[in-house]
Order: sequence, then structure tokens, then C-alpha cells
Amino acid sequence: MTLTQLRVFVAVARHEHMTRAAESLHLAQSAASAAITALEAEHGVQLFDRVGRCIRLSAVGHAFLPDACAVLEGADRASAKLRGVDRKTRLDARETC
Amino acid sequence: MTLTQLRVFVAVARHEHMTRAAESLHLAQSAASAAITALEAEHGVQLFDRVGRCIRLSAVGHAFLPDACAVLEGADRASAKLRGVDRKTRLDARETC
DNA sequence: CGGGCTTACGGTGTGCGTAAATATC
DNA sequence: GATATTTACGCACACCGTAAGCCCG
Repeated sequence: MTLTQLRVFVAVARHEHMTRAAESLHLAQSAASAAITALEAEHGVQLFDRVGRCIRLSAVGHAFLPDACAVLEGADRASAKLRGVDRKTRLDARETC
Repeated sequence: MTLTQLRVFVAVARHEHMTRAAESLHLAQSAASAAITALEAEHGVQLFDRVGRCIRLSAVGHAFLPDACAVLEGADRASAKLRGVDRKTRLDARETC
């Protein structure tokens, strides 16, 4: 499982539309489809119900969405903090090894 | 930033020893070193102070460690939940699209 | 037919391991 | 000289985009 796969999953879940989700991530549809397929295969789970042209969250996918969002938010927050804390503690690097 | 890089970071931070950290992750030292370098370069930050053969967390790295752990725990928890919830809701897949 | 997801396919990039170089004790 | 990290290098795998295939309105 990668952060990229989670991002794709959340985007598709929100848009309920693979093409739009892919566009919102500046990705080709095939890449988004592959990411979802890989995520599903890795866990042996079906995240979406493909009924006709309609692609909607399955029960499992619905249960997973909040967790995926939480992980992504945590990662983004950590990344931002890492950049932000940079300048603050840059001159504080006195170490006693 | 990838989950793999975070895993390497946490392992090195815990072991304070690149070789042991790499072994604990079943990786070559070079791979671990590259992961840390990439993580540092991506954020323009120095996570570790390399003084002699001693490699220890810098101030920035110390501040980042809890966040990295939180992200990893969240990801692992989400992954485990996804596997665990599988059997429970597998037969509940009746959808009305 | 038309829109939408999937599969096939080729290219590029990234990550990994082996091995050599560098540095410290 | 031994131990530990970094750098160099080559390879394999994975990701992405283009394009064709398939299915449902």
C-alpha cells in the first residue's frame, strides 16, 4: 500500500467517477484504474462496486474511506511541519555526540 | 515522501545505526542511506547529524519522529482493518445503483 | 454510436543490491 | 586495519501514458 494509491482511492470515492478523479490528480484513467486494482488485490478486497457505468463505494470501501483520509492528512501534515520547522530550528543544530 | 522512506527513517532513528536499521528492514545499507538522503533532499532538511561513525537524530529529525510514527501506525492500522473487515462484510454487498 | 472502465503494450524512471571509495577510531 | 557510511554502477521492477478492447445506456 502506498500513499499514491490512497490518494487515488479517496479521489475516486469522492468523485464517484474514475475519469474525473484521474483528471483531478493529473493522471490517466488507466493509471487510476491500476492503482485501485492494485490496492484491492493487495488486500483481497473489493473497494468499489462496478455496476454498469456507475462506480460506487462498496461497503468495505465506505468503511475504509475515513481511515485513508486520516492517513493522508497525517502524511501531509507531517510533511508540511517538516518544511515549516526547518527554518525555525536550523540554527539550533548544536549537538553533543 | 513515501511510507517506505518513513519506515527507514524510524528504523534508523530507533537504532541510531544505519547498518542495523537496514538489516531490521531486510535492506542493504545503500538502500537505507538513499532513502534517508531522498527524504532529506525532498524537504530541504537534515534529519540526522553524521558526526564521525555516529549517526544521531538532529533537532529537526527529533521533532519529526513522532509524526512519522503516527503516519506509519495509521497506515498499518488502516491496512489491517481493511483485511479484517473483509470477511465481515463480504456477504453484505447488496447494492442499489 | 457514445461515454466510461479495463486491458495490452512500450518507455521511462526509480529502487535495490553488489562493489568500490571515503572516513573515523 | 577494522568498522561504518556514502557513492558508483548495473539491473530489474513498477509506474505512467497511449491506444485498443469491451460493456453498458
